[in-house]
Amino acid sequence: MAAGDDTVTTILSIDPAWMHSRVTGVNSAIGALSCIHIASGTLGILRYIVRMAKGHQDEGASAKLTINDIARMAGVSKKTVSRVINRSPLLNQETRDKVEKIIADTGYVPNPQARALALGRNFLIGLVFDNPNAQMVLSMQKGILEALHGTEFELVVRPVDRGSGSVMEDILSFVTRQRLFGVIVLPPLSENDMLPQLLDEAGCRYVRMGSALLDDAEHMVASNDRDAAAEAVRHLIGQGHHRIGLIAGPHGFRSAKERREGFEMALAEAGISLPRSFVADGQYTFESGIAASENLFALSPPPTAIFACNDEMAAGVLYAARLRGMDVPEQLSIIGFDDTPLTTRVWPPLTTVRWPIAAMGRAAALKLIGTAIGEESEVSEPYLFNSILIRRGSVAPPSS
Amino acid sequence: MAAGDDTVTTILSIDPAWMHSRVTGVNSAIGALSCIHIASGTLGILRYIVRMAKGHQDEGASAKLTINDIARMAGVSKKTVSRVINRSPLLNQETRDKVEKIIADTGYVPNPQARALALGRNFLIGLVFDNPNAQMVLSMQKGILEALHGTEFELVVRPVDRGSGSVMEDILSFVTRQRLFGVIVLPPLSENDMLPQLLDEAGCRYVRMGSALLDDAEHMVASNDRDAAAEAVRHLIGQGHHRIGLIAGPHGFRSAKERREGFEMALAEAGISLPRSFVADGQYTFESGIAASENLFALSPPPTAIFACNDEMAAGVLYAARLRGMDVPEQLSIIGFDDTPLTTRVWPPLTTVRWPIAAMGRAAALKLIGTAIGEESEVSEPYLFNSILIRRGSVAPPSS
DNA sequence: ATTACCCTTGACACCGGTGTCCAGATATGG
DNA sequence: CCATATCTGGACACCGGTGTCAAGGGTAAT
Repeated sequence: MAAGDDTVTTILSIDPAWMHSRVTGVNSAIGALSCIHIASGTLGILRYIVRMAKGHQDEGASAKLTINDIARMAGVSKKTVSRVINRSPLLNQETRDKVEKIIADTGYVPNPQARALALGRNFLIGLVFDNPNAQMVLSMQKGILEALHGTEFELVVRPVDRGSGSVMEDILSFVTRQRLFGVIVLPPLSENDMLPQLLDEAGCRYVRMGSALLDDAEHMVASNDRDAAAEAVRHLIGQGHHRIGLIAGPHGFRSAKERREGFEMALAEAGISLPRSFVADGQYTFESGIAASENLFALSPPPTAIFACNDEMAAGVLYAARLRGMDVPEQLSIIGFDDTPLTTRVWPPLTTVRWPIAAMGRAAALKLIGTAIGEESEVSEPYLFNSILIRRGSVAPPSS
Repeated sequence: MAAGDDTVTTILSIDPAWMHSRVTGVNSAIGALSCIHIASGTLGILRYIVRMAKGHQDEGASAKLTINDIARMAGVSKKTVSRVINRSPLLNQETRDKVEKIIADTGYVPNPQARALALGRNFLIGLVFDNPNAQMVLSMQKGILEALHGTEFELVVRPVDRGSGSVMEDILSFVTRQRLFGVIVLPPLSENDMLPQLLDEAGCRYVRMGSALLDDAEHMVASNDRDAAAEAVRHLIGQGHHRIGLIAGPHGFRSAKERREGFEMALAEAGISLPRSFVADGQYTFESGIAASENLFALSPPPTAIFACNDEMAAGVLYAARLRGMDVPEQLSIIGFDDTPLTTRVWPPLTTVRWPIAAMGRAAALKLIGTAIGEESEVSEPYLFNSILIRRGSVAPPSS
């Protein structure tokens, strides 16, 4: 054996009964090890033996160490190893160190499935959404995954079909079947009032994302869409616009409601009346933005500025304006909402409202796992996030 | 009790020992049920009792039925229930029907964690990627989830940091820790040659996505980027262009290599020489597209058409052209690659190459789970997908 | 010195499924 | 009518962890 003899110092005892209780190479090898007093610097030999044992496996791999192996090697019971793993306070420091060393040396990792079964709960976090906005979903995912990185949690994504009548049943079965640790629900699904009760009953932690405070701080991470929209419209007013059109979002979306209310709020503040005809319905899609803006352009006099409730529709406005030969921002100012990458890919780049999607995703994840692990840090994650106006090139004072 | 007496016909026997072996309400209730002969039309009462039992739970919910409960109710052993669940052939049809009815009536669902532990394998599919292209990742996810819908599989997403030196270790630990059923790996990570061996050793099924056939049909789903790029360039040549610039993708991306080779192939076919200066390096980003096109515009004579290796860069070309006051497509034709939503949001809409991302994701997922469940349908999923040229408004004959 | 108590650790059952192996029932042949 | 082959279904161990409870050893108090 290549390893120097400083690695193994003393053979204390051998447990023959156990030696014969297993037949696979890996366990025998580790069994022998369990009787060896481990001196410092044994890391090499441990790794070596473990690797050799693995090599003997017929399956070719995944000959994972179990808690029993670690217990044998440390000369303690599996429960003690379990205590080390779970940072139980009632444990001698000396014992803890010894076991931790073995764990570190062998690279042992507890089997998540076994833990899940014993605990009745998984280390999986579900991301549930019915959102048509890919960009938003992905940013959210990114934020959540950032927060989960380095933890034992994994993210399971679960889109649901809002069309099917059994959305709630789907979610419920997902949550209970997989014994999820918790779920993060994205809008517009998250705006459903039945959700809290349903998830509570299922005994599932949850955090809802949204554009307004629909729930308490423990279960909600929200942006303040109303104020943000108002801020955007105030910017238009500040530039001198007073004929401002709105392209609203689809009915049933809370964000659409909030943004519209912010729009109306800002106009009311400035004492600007809003003719019904200045509000066009949109569906948060590029095409609906085009269609809606056609309606606004047809007015006489037409608006000098348009606030679209999301960027896709704002891009539609821009597209429609170009088709009509209107110069943006000279003849028409446009503001969008969301700050998607699209805003900088079009010409002129769109002034828009940025809400911190990824940061909110991160906060949601931390909120969820914080309720379990980091309870000590009482610095609760914020739950209301502010948006900011990003000024680009699509707003200018009215030409007249 | 509201239910009519047709629901319960005969009380056969009671097992008092068992009755006292459990204390929770749900189990007691079901215990009592186990002694009742179930007549047709008992669905209602079963649901009722189960619901009542659930209500008695202190936890408020998740008082799940276990295989033991079903076994009691059916008057068979748990192993028999297990056989029913797993469609074991060595089982009497009569017994099977009886158990299946109970399962259907109670809505029993086996605990995935317990199965995972016993089987040593999870019903989870991992999606591993290091891709900066959000749109692509999401489309892929969509396709995969479509294929997984209705199955017992769930999707676990796992982005890895290509920057960190331990990418392979990360993947390996992810795969072995979670005992994943299999993984789908997205480019450019999927192009790594070490991957197959690594995953094989880990005993993990895998399917790689890519832009060329890097692996056998069982482990690969690929698009044919080279031919698609050539086709796009042929379109430009067919329009009369012969001074065609290329904005290449980043080194190390197989797709960049394939697309470039397709570009060169088409030019060579047509006998068009390619000056080195007509090839500009890009990074697949909007900004790099702008920068690269500036280099091409500075040539004299400049190219009359540009093939950008993805849509982001093509949009950059368009942006740069506008800044220079060049008309597209009159003074410059542009073709992109990927057919992202961006292509229709800009003006003019970009001619581009569409590859069936979602369909490929679906195929990858089916390939993965097909190796286990649907082996009988020998109609293997296709593994090489063709792309098509989408003609929009950014290509026209050269002006001169 | 003896009892009381606390701290540390271990034995054992359990989570909810699956694999193995064998017993009992049924069908078939002599 | 009995012996043997075949089919069904059950008992039991096991997967790899965790919770419960009690035993063992050490120290402090009487």
